[in-house]
Amino acid sequence: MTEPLPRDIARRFPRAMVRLRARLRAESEPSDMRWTWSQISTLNRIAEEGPTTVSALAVAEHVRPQSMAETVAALRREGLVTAKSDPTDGRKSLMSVTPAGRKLLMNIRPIREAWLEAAIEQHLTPAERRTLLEAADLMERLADS
Amino acid sequence: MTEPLPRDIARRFPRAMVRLRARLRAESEPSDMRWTWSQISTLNRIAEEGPTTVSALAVAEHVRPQSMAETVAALRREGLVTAKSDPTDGRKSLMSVTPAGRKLLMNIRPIREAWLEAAIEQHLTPAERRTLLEAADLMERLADS
DNA sequence: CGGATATCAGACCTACTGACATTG
DNA sequence: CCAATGTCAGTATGTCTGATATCC
Repeated sequence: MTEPLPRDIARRFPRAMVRLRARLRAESEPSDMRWTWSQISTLNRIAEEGPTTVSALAVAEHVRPQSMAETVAALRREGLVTAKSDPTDGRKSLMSVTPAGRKLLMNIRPIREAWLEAAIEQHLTPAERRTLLEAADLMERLADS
Repeated sequence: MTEPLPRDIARRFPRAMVRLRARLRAESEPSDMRWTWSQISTLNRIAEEGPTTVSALAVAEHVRPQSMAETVAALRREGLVTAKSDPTDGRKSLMSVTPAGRKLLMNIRPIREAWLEAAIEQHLTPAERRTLLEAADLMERLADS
């Protein structure tokens, strides 16, 4: 195989994301909408990085603080995340995952993820599955580069 | 390498998409917003599949006809797509790409794509680039499965 | 006072659902 | 009359920008 040009990848990859994302949305049902991917990604981030602030989360997830505040507010309303004041800095409010939040991260499998899992099971070879998993790593690396 | 479980991929891949998508959005500027990815993906689809209807596009892109109608309306407002009545079926309105639309598809490279291209260039090895390009194919295959 | 953090208010984008007119 | 196509209206979500209060 010849070496693919970064330009070609940059053109085709977003299109693939648009289409897979649309299909995932189409396969979801209103009940799945209880947790959005932004929420799950953020919950994962809080779980990984320990008590942290909305501002730090906003930087990590590449959104504005106001946007992240809304995502975190939803997680708090659902009891997945708790906040406590930073004793050393009165401006900061430190977010932590609650036991309910950890349990959710362990058990979550909404319908659209189940659909994706089934699609992978049915349509991809083991080699192709490895490719997809490696690509997930590369995507996160690019996102944080 | 052991065989990755579809379930693990189904968990991690959406998270990678959320994060890369957010970074791409963060790297875009208002001027890029002239064309959304949904519009470009749809324009590509019309170019590939020749004159076609809004309903058929909606099925292909996995969105509701009303949503696709709005996307196509934007493309028509910008002169990238033209509509003509189907002479054999008065209900149908057939969409085609205009010369301006084809020119755009040839030349488009908004800032966020340029950012992605540069990030791939700087941070990924040739083997990793191949992985990403293969993943794009797999993602489209899953989307249409 | 300047910088960082958080929050409130308003806007927009893109998807959705529901209702309806037109055509086959 | 029913199915398919397209359009209009209203809603929800997640993002944005701008303005403001609080704390270091």
